[in-house]
Amino acid sequence: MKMQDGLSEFIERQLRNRCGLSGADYQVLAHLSEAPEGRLRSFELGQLLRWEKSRLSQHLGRMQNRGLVSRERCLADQRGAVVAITPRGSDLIKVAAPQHVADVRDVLIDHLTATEMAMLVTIGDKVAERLAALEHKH
Amino acid sequence: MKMQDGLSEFIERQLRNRCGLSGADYQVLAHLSEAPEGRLRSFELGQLLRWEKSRLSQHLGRMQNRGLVSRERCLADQRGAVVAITPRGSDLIKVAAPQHVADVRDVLIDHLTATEMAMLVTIGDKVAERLAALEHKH
DNA sequence: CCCATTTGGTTAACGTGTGAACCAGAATGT
DNA sequence: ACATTCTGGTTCACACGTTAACCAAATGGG
Repeated sequence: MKMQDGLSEFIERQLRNRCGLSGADYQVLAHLSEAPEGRLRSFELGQLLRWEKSRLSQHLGRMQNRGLVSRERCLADQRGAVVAITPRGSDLIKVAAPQHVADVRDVLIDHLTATEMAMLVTIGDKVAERLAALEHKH
Repeated sequence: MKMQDGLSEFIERQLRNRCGLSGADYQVLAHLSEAPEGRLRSFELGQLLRWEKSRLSQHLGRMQNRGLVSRERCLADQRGAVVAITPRGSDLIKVAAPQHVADVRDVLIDHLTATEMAMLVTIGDKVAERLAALEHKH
């Protein structure tokens, strides 16, 4: 627990100081920039991020105000919204991503042996599996 | 990252549903219940939790309103405050703690081999060390 | 002793996450 | 076709964390 608290605190601070992005912002931009044409239906993005829909809605509103994303009504489904990354958002994530990756290497990956890395993945998978089983049981 | 998100989400939900406690509440009560006479100076509690002082102040205010802790002025240092666990808080943590421990076992510890467990601790220590080094560099 | 600094703590403003209520548009069943 | 239900999204009220400003009591060097 302490390890993870420390890790995300560090990572988020770097992101914030260097690019003015929160971890949440980063994830949104990352998913959008990987999507075809940099656009996604709101609910698709929500599923990728595993976020509450109200959270997504509010966060996108703020990101829109900052000019990082834009929203249009969906043609095929009149109630739906399409979220698109803006040029500004696109530029930002292109700068942020490599630094972010470097940070993760620097603080975590580079200090672990191959065995430790592999073990960590195994553990993560096991836990994910267990959590999925519990969630499925409702 | 996903593992840890999933873990704390699960743990917090259990705590909340069964006892009406947040993870933060739990930690406060846990530290207080382990302190002599169930009382601590505010800043001591803050150091144990590694919390911002404003966060602590506000959280204690809410917990006080819910009758989980009480606050008195400190005799030795006139500006200081002493936080004490109330009988109600004490009862709650006594119920919550064993369930909490059981949850952690159920979702994490029981599914790992001894080797995996040991490795996880090693990794945690390495990361903590690295983070401390970075923080020290300011 | 006195002024400057430090320490312990609270408060205010803001950004953010959660759950519930709500609304419009789509899908479904009879 | 029409009423019901489901889905995609927004909005509201509230809990929470952070930063900065602030205050009072303690400390410490001259």
